[in-house]
Amino acid sequence: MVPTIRDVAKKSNVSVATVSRVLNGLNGYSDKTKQKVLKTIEEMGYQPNAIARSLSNKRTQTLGVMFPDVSNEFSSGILHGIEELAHDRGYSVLVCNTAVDGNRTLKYLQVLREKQVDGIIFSSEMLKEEYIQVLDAMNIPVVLVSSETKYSGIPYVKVDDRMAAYDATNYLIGQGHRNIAMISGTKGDPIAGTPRVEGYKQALVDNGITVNDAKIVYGNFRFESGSRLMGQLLSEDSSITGVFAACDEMAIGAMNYAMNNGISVPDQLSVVGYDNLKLSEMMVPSLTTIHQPLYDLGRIASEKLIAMVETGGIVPSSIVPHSLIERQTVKALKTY
Amino acid sequence: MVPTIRDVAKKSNVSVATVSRVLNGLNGYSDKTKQKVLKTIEEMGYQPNAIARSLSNKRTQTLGVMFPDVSNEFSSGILHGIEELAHDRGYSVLVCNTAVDGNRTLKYLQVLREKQVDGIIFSSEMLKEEYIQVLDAMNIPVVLVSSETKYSGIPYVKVDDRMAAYDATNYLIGQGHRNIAMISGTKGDPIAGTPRVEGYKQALVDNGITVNDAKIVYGNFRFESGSRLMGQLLSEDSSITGVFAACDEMAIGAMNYAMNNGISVPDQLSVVGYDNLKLSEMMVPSLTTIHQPLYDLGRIASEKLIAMVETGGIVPSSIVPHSLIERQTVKALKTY
DNA sequence: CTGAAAGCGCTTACAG
DNA sequence: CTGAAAGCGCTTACAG
Repeated sequence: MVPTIRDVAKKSNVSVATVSRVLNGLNGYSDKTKQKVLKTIEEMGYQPNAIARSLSNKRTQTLGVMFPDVSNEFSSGILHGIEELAHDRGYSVLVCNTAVDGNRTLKYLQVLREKQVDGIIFSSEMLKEEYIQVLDAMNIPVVLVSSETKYSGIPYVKVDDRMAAYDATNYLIGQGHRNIAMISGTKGDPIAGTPRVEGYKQALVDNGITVNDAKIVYGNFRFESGSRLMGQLLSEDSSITGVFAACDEMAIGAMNYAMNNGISVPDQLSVVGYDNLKLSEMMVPSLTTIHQPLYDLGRIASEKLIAMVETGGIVPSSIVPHSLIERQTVKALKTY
Repeated sequence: MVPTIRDVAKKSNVSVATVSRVLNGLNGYSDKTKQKVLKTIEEMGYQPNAIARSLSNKRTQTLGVMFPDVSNEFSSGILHGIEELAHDRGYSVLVCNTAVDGNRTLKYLQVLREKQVDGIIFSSEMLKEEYIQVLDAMNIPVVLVSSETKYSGIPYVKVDDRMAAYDATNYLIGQGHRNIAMISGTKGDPIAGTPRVEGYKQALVDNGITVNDAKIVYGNFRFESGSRLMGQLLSEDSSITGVFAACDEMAIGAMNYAMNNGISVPDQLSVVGYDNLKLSEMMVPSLTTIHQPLYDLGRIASEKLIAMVETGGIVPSSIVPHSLIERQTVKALKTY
């Protein structure tokens, strides 16, 4: 029914080898043959079968991408970048949503292995020992985005979380704030947790402000936790003038708490977020936040992975620049 | 290096046919053979090669999904549902981001064809004549999500846009509003445009309110357009008390305009959105809106597609229920 | 219950 | 410049 390479070979009066050659732009045929073959391909509406090609090639031109949750803006922004670059380079991407439960990742890894993907990108996920083992057995390149690892041979691309948190806190200090709380994400989270708390602390220290651990509270990166923790913080110390949240969702949760409790943002409370999701500029007042270039992170990760696939070599990690987006949630305090 | 079915056959002292049978849970071997084979599979760490299987099977257990823009919450919510159900059923999903330019869709269709996907889901996209032709040639099942078509043989799953817009407008009327404007999306858009405008008009008519076309303005579904159009509407008639926007982003744009111009929402202006994106509940005040069950839309689309792939038959379209989420942006007007 | 063999649709030495 | 043939790793009649 659907024509194969044999059919076009027959109709062109050449061998399948020759058809294959013109299809792949190799050399070893006259221009005349080429024209003939191209013409019958056109006529028959022939499309090569990538599965067959992959079987003999041992290359599928397919990348696997693992996300804890594809449906959030953070993940989908990265996915967009990954997909775009991959497509430009002739690769397709298989998406995997792992967060539902822990061993789903292992199941996905198996699927990706069976489907013979050329490489894998892990987004926002740490590499557990058990993943590393499977990955080793698969023997294909892996890159991490918005995550990191000490495991040499696995490059990562991310922002400098510590520095970004430092900058956010330092900005608040520069605007005259002294009593600054922090709403952290999950306690101990090695990427978006600990480093951001450290950056916050360091900024205080460098400005001669005493760190008070009671002013650091831990949520789960969700809106609800930001709101709840803001309440907790304020009930313990109503003189807090600024808060740095480890992600926009929590920052907006904090704003919600304040605004719903008659506390004006930024007049009575300044807030700085982290991520620069679209919603941060849709809020009223719009949220001052740390920008993470999601799309670029995705593109870079994709580029690194493809480079590894095609060269067989290793590629260095990248720290991508962040920036602070000044909007309307921070008030400059006069210091007398 | 990596073991193949031949290797396990040899080591188990059986034929590859037998190994294949136990692998696929067919019958035709003793329990003893089965145990032996399973054991050596375990020992060798054998994993079947899905590419090879696909080549002889003519089934890839892979679905292609086309989105105009994967990075927005709308698309990624649907993707989440699609992916989740597909995975449960043993299918993988290849994502395609088409919106960059028009003929990207055609290019993707070709990739999906070469990669021999078992079926395709189009999200939020109309089927152009040229797509239909290619799709016909591919001869695989297709389903539409958040879109529709008259083309029999292609089921769709969506909300009743006309009805949902009707409900939104009717709600505003029920709260005592009479002077209600509408911020529509792209003029003439056959899904999210025209039907929603019609629903809006019908609700007015059914309540004895004269439709005034000057009160219907057309944007592009983006935040900025919502804000700009709200300004335009209000400059022409400052007595508008309510506005229905065809998507949350525009609704929030409208809120932004109002709040930034000293117009209180909902005290001076009520607004109803459409979609129920996460940000609608993060706004202050939180947005009253029409809920579209994105995740479910995705799951249902996925389910339909897999059913078609596996039965070879056709499946009916579905209209999924929407609902109105009452939050804080609509004020009940006293009518004297 | 089991195996030999053809076939899926390509690519790629190898030989000429 | 060109072709015959082996091979990629499976599945599936067919025969026993």
